[in-house]
Amino acid sequence: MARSPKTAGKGRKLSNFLCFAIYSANLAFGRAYKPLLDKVGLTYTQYIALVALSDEDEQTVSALGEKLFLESNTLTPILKKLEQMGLIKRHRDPADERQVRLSLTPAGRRLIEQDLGGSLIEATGLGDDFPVVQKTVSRLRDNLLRATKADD
Amino acid sequence: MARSPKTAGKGRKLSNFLCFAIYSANLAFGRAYKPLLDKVGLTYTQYIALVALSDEDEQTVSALGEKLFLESNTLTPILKKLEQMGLIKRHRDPADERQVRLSLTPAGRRLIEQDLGGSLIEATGLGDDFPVVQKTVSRLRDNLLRATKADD
DNA sequence: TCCATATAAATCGTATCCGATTAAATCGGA
DNA sequence: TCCGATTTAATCGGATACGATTTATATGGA
Repeated sequence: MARSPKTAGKGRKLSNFLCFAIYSANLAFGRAYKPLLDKVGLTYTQYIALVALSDEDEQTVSALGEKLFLESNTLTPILKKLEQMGLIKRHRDPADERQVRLSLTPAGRRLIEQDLGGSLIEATGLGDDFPVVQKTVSRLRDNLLRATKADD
Repeated sequence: MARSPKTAGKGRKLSNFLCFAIYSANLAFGRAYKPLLDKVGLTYTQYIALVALSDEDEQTVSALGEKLFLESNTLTPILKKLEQMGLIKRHRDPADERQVRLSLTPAGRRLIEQDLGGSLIEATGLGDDFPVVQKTVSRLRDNLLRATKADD
């Protein structure tokens, strides 16, 4: 899969793999963000987590994980780092001590309101297609996750 | 950036970020491939590297890196693992001992000719749009890399 | 020829991802 | 009430990414 149906069977070229297009586009986004995020001392994943946290206060790790498609094994170290940087607060929910509640600090909110990636819209070169591509790729993701979850 | 131009300034929701759509679609592809690749003992990155190597024999690490948008720091450990698994051969070029030449072994070629991801085409749910999306995302990647390289 | 420069790959440290396991807290039926 | 099953985070180990450095080789001008 991840290759065009049209070329199935032969021409097993990387350029025909959708999975590789996504994989390499993800690397490209990481590199495009790097110089912008370096200025504020954030990594790409930390930045994405921070954006998700700006959605709503007092989210649990699980709830954040559902938004990001990640679990506590990945998130816990990142969240501890963000807390250590003074950008978020973590505390056990008194009503259920198993859960950890997450909230941005004022510093974290200020940082995220800077619209750090704004200058990259033009760099995508997508123009008016931007929202279409965004929706198509999101749909692709949801389809893949549904199919993966279906047969496991 | 990575957010739709239309929503810039407010509604800083993750769902409006193109970078997040790509990031999460990449995770989704990795998970969709996982059960298929587990059967043959490959990781996702190893699989992608193997496909790129099937293009052509006697590629150098740098040449492979250009195709994959990676460098020797990432590739060397992966290539050593693939060699250890008996799927590729690595040897210094006698004409220039700085370079390492890479080729698939018969076992490596047999493995890659199985069309391991074929069953995932349907899972993308893209239908006839598959090749269009593949091209659009590749173009997005190239635009981002060009823009990133431009101002560094 | 000699050596400073350049190039290719490898190495190292940090930060993700992720499967598997663990630890702590909660829940629910006997 | 009590204890086994469940749930939530955290921990651990293996495999990427990647900036920075190192090592080995090659090149070119004095």
